[in-house]
Amino acid sequence: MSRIQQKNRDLILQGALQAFSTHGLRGATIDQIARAAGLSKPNVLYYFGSKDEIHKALLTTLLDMWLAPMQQIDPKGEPLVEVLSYVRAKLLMSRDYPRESRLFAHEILQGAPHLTEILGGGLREIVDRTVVVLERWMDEGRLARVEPRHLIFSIWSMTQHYADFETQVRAVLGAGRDPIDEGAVFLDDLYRKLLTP
Amino acid sequence: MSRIQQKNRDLILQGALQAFSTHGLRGATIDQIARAAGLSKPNVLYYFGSKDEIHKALLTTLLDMWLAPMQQIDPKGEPLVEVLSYVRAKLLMSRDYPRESRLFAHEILQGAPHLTEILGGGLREIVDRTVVVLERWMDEGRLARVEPRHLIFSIWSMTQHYADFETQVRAVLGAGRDPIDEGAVFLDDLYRKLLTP
DNA sequence: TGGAATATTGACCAAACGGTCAGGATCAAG
DNA sequence: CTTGATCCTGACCGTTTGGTCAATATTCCA
Repeated sequence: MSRIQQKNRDLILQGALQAFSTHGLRGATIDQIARAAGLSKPNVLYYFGSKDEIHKALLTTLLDMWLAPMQQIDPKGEPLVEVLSYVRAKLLMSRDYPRESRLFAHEILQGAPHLTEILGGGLREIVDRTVVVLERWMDEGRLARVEPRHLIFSIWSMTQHYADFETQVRAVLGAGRDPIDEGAVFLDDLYRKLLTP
Repeated sequence: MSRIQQKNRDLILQGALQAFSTHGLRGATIDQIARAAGLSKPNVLYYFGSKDEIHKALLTTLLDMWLAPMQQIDPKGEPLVEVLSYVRAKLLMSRDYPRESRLFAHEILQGAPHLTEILGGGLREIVDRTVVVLERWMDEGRLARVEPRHLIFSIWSMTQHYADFETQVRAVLGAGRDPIDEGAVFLDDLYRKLLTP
């Protein structure tokens, strides 16, 4: 792939992230993507054949990065530390990559038409592996016993909430407060109390 | 308002709920709404002047019902029972009204363009009133001290997660399990541990 | 029952949208 | 510098969409 290709594909994906994360797949237009990327509409379609193709490429590109924190849970580590680190990592992703969070939120809200194979396949395996680790820790009495998959849901929902529902969070908290800083303290406390044996 | 008006406005709002909750404001079409309502497109526009008007009417109609559970927290009740009842009520709304949940999720994801006045106004007041009650309970030592607004966020995010991300939840849990039944147990445990003084 | 008010629709319009294409501009290698 | 490959664009096309309107059907009530 040439230098120009590299650069423009990247610009397009950046623009698409901006557009799709705020308006969703159907709501975003190729024109918006092109404008956000600083390219003309036909030029965007020169690199990606269709809007769906852009969307698919974007999801595929970002999925690994999105699931990475969970795979960094160390089965040999101290259970509480590992879980709290994971929570912290997910929370920081809501701060640093809120658009990515909203992109996936849109997709799943609509029934994940472009992610079904991943949701039923890779994601479930990754979760299953983590569940095994969590259950072992619980068996060993090093972590309080809770339903592990719902524990994971709780982490996902609460951390991503700060990105996906940012508008609401800011409206409720008012100006001058840092939602994620406060959230980090709250979540640390919450999971300590929930998971300390 | 005549009987026919009553019936058709209701049919339209029902159809709109179906369409908007799955595709969002821009993604849903008046045709979809009309089809879901069993009416013709011009007839839909006879009752509501535009797609935006339908959307606005729908949000306005549903907002009170959506916020009702929080206002039923009894300041004179037993703190832990009141909070756990609220959690349970919100969770049951995810089971009984998942489309309403997704409708609001779509709206807030896009920055709540049609809800800004409500988010900054009424919602904040309702939350503030609840926060006062929660803080009093904490001052009295009847509830463990946590940041009350983030406590509310956690309830919202975890309960609504079962509706908004249902596809993902089902993909991870697999068939034959009742996500919300299990979630009820998990959340009861979680908030007991978090809030017991 | 007659006629005014209300309800409904097919046909239509303009704008927005996804996508195509022929041809011109630019670049990289010999 | 030449030339072929890559890159880019204005103009265009068919479809979808939000919305209008004149004409028709239905309802309601004096």
